[in-house]
Amino acid sequence: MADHNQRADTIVRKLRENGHKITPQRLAIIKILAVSEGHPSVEDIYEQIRADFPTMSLATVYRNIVLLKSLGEVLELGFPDGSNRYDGNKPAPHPHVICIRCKKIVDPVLDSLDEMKKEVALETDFKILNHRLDFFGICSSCMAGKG
Amino acid sequence: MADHNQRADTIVRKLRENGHKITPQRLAIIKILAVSEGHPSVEDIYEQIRADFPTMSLATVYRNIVLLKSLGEVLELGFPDGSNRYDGNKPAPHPHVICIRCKKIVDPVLDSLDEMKKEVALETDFKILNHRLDFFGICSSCMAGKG
DNA sequence: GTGTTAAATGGGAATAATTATCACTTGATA
DNA sequence: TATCAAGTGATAATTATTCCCATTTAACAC
Repeated sequence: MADHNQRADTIVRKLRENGHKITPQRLAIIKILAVSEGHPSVEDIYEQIRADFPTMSLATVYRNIVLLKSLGEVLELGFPDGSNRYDGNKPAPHPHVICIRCKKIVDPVLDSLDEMKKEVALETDFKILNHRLDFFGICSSCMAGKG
Repeated sequence: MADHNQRADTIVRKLRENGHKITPQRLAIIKILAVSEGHPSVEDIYEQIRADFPTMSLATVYRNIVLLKSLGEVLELGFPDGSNRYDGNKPAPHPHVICIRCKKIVDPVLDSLDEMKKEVALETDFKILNHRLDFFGICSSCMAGKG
């Protein structure tokens, strides 16, 4: 909880530094993203805020996500089916393990990834700026048959 | 070239085995995908075929790609910006290195990936079925300033 | 506090990519 | 060559996202 407030504060500070206003709508979006254990979708964020902020617009959610992405404070997770979900809690690229049944997302620890990045840069002569690594499978509880 | 014909034949055989007809339109799509050095988009395929097959419909391209994906004969490369491109030449998941300037795609050789997959399975207790690994950066020729 | 102003918002229209629909055509088989 | 399920073409429908613009408001100065 304290962590989440801290995370939200970091984002707010970054926005102020870059000359952006802190509106109630914006703050509501940030708070949800800063918690973001569940990797919410735009629709999730929209519905959640609309509950006690009925005039909230979808466009505002989109606009703010674009802004936060551009500041590097939110990571967009694009799925093969075209849907997007967001992580405002850990905005640097990191690997995901995704259950294709229950859609649960786990963040594995993979130390060898940095090594791999260097290997790729060397082999292809690219300057690597970013990456995306996702594993798709079935989690243990779904495999146990409760799905 | 022989390789590409072989690849197209493999796809055709797979289609027949599963009770699908081989239409001229379908064959044209397969031939383009089987070459697919350039990882074509749906639009690319459509335009290319329409040149000497003016009644070709976009819907047909989409339909056939869905079919070939479901048979595991085409790999869909979904990009962060939402665009899709296709590889019918090497349909098993494999890493890509993508230049964000010129959109060139290179396939690096990464032996350590299998190892990583096992590591993830062990750590998360998932049954890993699929994965996606893309590196984004700038290729050497773009870096040399000709972009 | 009040005024000023650029930035942000709301709501709907516009856009883009993909999928669905359906009448018509055709490849495969007998 | 006849049959018919599968495939196609043209277009409508759908979905996700972005654009537009009149109105509102946060931030700052006084």
